[in-house]
Amino acid sequence: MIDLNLLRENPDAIKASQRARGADEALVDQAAAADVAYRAALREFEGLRAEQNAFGKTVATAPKEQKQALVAQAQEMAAGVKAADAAAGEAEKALNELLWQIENVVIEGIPAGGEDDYVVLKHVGNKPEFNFEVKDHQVLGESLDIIDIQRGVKISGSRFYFLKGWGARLELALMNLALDKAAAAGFTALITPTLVKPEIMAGTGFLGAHADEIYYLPADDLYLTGTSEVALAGYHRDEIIDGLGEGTHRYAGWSTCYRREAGSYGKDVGGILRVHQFNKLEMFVYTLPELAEAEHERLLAWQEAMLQACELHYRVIDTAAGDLGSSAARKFDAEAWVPSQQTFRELTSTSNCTTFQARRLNIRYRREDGKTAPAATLNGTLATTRWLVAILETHQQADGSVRIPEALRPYLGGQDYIRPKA
RNA sequence: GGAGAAUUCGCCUAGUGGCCUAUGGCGCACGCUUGGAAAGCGUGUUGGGUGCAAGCCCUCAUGGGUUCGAAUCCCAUAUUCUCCGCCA
Repeated sequence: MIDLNLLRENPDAIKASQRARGADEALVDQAAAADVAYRAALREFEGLRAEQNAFGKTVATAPKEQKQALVAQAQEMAAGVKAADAAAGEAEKALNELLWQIENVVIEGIPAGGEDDYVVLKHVGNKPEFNFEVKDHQVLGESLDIIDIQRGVKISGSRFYFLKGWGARLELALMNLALDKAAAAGFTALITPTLVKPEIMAGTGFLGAHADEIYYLPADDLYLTGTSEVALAGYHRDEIIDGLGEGTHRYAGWSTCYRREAGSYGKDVGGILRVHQFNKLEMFVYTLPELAEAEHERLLAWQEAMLQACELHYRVIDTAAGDLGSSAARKFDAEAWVPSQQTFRELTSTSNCTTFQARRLNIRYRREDGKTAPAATLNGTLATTRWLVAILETHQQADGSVRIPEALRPYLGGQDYIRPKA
């Protein structure tokens, strides 16, 4: 949720942000008007309530013979108060409905435009060269007997798979490497629930335009999360976080993630690039608003260290305003080179949600002056199942084997290559 | 799944329709006292909203209701605990 003070003092800044996103600019004026109407209705109610409270004391202390007349008078008053209360409630609801539709104010200077208007910040590493015909990860996965798509489809339908043998172990190795790196950087490990209540899903901003991406269990009124970000953001919901002034709170959440991939029919159909279920280690940070941008750079640096440990060629892009999620004020994606596709594919994403998400979830900290204020939240991927695609393809050898990056070997009993069965 | 009990300010707790504008303790903060500390004494200590301000309004798990007036009475929901049943 946007800052009400900003709406009152500088609505043009919010309009500019909505414009950059290609979102509805008119919402801003509508919300500002609803805010004025709400405050007027609230003052009306509070004035009447104050009168009623004062009168109630008169009734309570009045002598018996006067009481009946006073009660009759109070009855009339009560009706007026009730109506004013209802009107204020309606006005507040109308305001909130508008406020919740306005997306986070983007950070000044980020690229304008849509999905294709990102700015490439850097390329790292060298494009892998092959003196043989490269195989895609699906072919590699089958020939090495480490990814079983067919049986995944048999039991669960399209976009499901089994990781098998070294494939399963490689994913766990990747997650463990990421977790060790996160722990070394001061993150607290968390294994999170993947079923969450509607208010948590809504608070994190996932029930907006992309609600059809999410699995929902009507019998229990629970949502399956597409990222542990949801649980990690909900973790401190309705809390005033202790000690945030003394230090940023960093969590590394591991969970399985579920995505319906509605509307992506025919896109990335082969292999495990786009699947309904995968695992992810997610960084999630609670910090002071003024530290958020520096923390965002740090999250990106940790992601890059992980990509480099996996010996991948990648680029970093600064996502354009129109391609940001509603909660994000800025987003960096790191995309790894996928040899079979001769293109870069997203492996990590890190978003600075400033105070937007915290305001929706009522997550605050105590400032030096003793007042409470919404915290800033940020998130970023540290490892996912999708990384196997880039790792397998990048490190494939002429003989059909795959070289395991050095950093992962300690987690695989020292294994250096995954070789096809003889 | 069934029966019962509970939910009050960080923690414990008083409170059974109007002097509740919520009690007391612990903890915490500040001050006095002290050579320094402890003890003792004093003061403060839930959040939110609105208003230039004084102030006012809301907040006793949540949402409804009864009433002139609700922490208190009624209904629903959530959570926790105990017992029983079922399952692993």
